[in-house]
Amino acid sequence: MMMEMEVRHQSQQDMDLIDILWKQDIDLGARREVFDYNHRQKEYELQRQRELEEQKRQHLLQEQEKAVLAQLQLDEETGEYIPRPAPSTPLQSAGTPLEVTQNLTFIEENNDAISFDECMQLLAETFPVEDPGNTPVRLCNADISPCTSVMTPEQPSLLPTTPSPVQQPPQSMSMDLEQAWMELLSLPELQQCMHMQMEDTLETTIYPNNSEVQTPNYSFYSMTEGTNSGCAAGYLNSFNVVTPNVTPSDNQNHADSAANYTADEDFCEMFNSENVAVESSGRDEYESNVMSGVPNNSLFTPGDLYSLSPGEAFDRDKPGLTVEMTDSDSGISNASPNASPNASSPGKSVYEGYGYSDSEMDEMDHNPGSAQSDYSEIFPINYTPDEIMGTSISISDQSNQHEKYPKKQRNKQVEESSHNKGPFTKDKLKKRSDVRLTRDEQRAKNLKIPFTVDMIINLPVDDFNELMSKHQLNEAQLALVRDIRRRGKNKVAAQNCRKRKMENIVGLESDLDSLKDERERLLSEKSKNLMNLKEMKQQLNSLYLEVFSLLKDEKGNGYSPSDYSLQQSTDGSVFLVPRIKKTFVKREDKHLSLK
DNA sequence: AGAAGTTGTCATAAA
DNA sequence: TATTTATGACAACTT
Repeated sequence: MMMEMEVRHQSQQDMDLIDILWKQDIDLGARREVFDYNHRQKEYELQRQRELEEQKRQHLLQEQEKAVLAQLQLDEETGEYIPRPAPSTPLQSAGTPLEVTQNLTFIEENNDAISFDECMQLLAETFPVEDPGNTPVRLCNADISPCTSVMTPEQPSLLPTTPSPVQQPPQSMSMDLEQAWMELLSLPELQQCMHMQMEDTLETTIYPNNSEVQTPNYSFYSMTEGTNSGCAAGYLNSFNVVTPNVTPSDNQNHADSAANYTADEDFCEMFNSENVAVESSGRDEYESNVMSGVPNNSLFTPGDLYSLSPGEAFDRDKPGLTVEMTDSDSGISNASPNASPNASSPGKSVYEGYGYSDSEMDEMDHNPGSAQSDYSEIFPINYTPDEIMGTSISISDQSNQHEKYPKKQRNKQVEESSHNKGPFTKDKLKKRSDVRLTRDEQRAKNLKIPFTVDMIINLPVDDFNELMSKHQLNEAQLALVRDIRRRGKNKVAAQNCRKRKMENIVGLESDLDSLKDERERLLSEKSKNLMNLKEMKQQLNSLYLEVFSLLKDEKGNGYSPSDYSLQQSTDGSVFLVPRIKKTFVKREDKHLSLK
C-alpha cells in the first residue's frame, strides 16, 4: 500500500503488476526500502536478472541431478558403461529425431560447461574434437556422444564442474552465451551437422507424427533447460525439427532465422516456464503453414478480402470467395452490410446474395422488387418486364381513378401482388416487403416510373417539374407521380401533425402539471395568509381592548368597549364613538393620549 | 375476437 | 393559380 502511494503517477493496473513483481523480488530477497519507482525499476531489472540466473543455476543443478539419475537408471537398463564413440558417430548414426535432439542438446549443453572459446575452438575443428587433457572437453566428449550413451560414467563429474561457469557474472554469461550460440549456429560445420540431422529427422517427422516426435524433445528440454545453452539448443532444435518439412535446402535459412530469433528474444524470457508453450504455438503456426502447402497463407488475412471491392471480388471469382466466406462469417457480411446497412451499393447485393440463407434468397427472388427496389432507391429503375407486364396494364387504369373504390382495390391489388409468394413465407415476406417496398413504390415500379419515390416526393418543385419535363410520361404515370408526391408529402405532414399533436399534448400536460403546482402553491399561500390575518386580528383585538382599558373619563371611570368604539378618521384622528348613541355622534376632539 | 394504438390516406382549409 | 402544409376523419393494419 505504501508503494502504491509512492507511485501515484502509475496507473492502478501498472501498480498491481509492479506490486506483484515487487513481491516476487521481496521473496527473492530484494530490498523493499527502495521506494523510488525509477530506482525500483532499475533495481527490479537487476534483481530479475539475478533471479533468473539463480533459477538457472538451481535448474542446472536439478537437471544435472536428474540427468545423472536418468543415466544411472539407464545404466542399470543397459548394464554397461559404454565408452564414448567418436564425435562424428552421432551425426552418422543419428537415426531418430530423439537422438538428434538429444545429441544436439548435449552438444549445446556441453558449451555451457566449457568456456565459449573452448567451445568455439572445438566446433571450429570440424565439430567435436576430443581434447583429453581438458576437463571441459571431457565433458564435451561425454555430451557429444550418442544418446544411447548419454549416461556416462563421467557425468557425475559434471556436478562439481558446472557451478564454476554458472557462477560467472550472470549478465556477461547470458550475453556471451547468446552470442556464442549465434555464432555457433552460423558455423558451416554446425549447420551442416544440423542439416544432416534434419534430413534424418525429416524421414520420421512427417507432419502427422510431428507431435509424437517432438514430444520427447520437450520433455528433454525440461530436463536440460537448466543451462542456457541447453535451452537455446532445445529451442532451436525444436524449430529446426519442424523446418525440414519445407525443404532441406531451406535449413540454413531456418537456422539463421532461428538464430536471429534467438538473438532478438531475451534468453531469460524464452526459457521461462512458458517457453515450451511459445515454442509449440510458434511451431504449430509454422506447421500449419507448411502443412497447408501455402507458407504465407496466414498472411492472407480477411483484410485482403475486404480490400477487394465486393463487386470485383464476386465477379472475378465467386466460387473461391464463396468458399472463403463459408469459412468465416465475418467475411463480407461484416464488412459491407453492417457498416452501411442502408447502402444499396453493390455491397448490399453481395450481402443479400451471399449472406442470406437459401430460403431467404428464395423469398427475395420471389418478392417482386425486393432487391431491385433497393437498387431503385439509388438508381433509376429499370424493371424487368416479366414482373411488370403482369400488373402494369390493369394498374395503369387504377392510377387514374381517384374514387374510393379504386383506391381500395388498388391497395388490395398491391397487397395481392406482394402476397403472391406462397403460403409458407407469407408472414416473413409480408414484413419484409413492407419494410422494403411501400405501396407507392410498388405502384411506381409497376408503372415503370423512371425515378424513385424518394425523388418524387422530396425534390423541390422546380427540380421536380424539370425532372418531369425531361421524361415523357403518359397520363397514368403523371397522375401516379402527382399522387405519389401528394401522398408522400401528406404522409410526412400527417406524421408531423401527429408529432406536433403529441408534443402539444405533452406540453399541455406539462402545463397542467405546472398549473397544478401553481394552484397548490397559491392555495398554500392563501392558507398561510389566512392564518396570518387571523393572528393579526387577534392581536388587534387585544390591542383594542388594551387601549380601551387605558381610556378614562373626567371622573376617572373607564370606557366600556361594549358602549364605545374607537374609530379613526382619514386624517389620522381617533375618535371614541359611543355605540349606543350612534345617531348623534359625540365628537370628541380631545386627543386621546395613550400612555 | 376485440380493444387500443399506429399508420397511411383523403378531404379540406389555410398559408 | 398552383403548391404546400395542417388537420380531422376514416380505414387498414399492428399490438
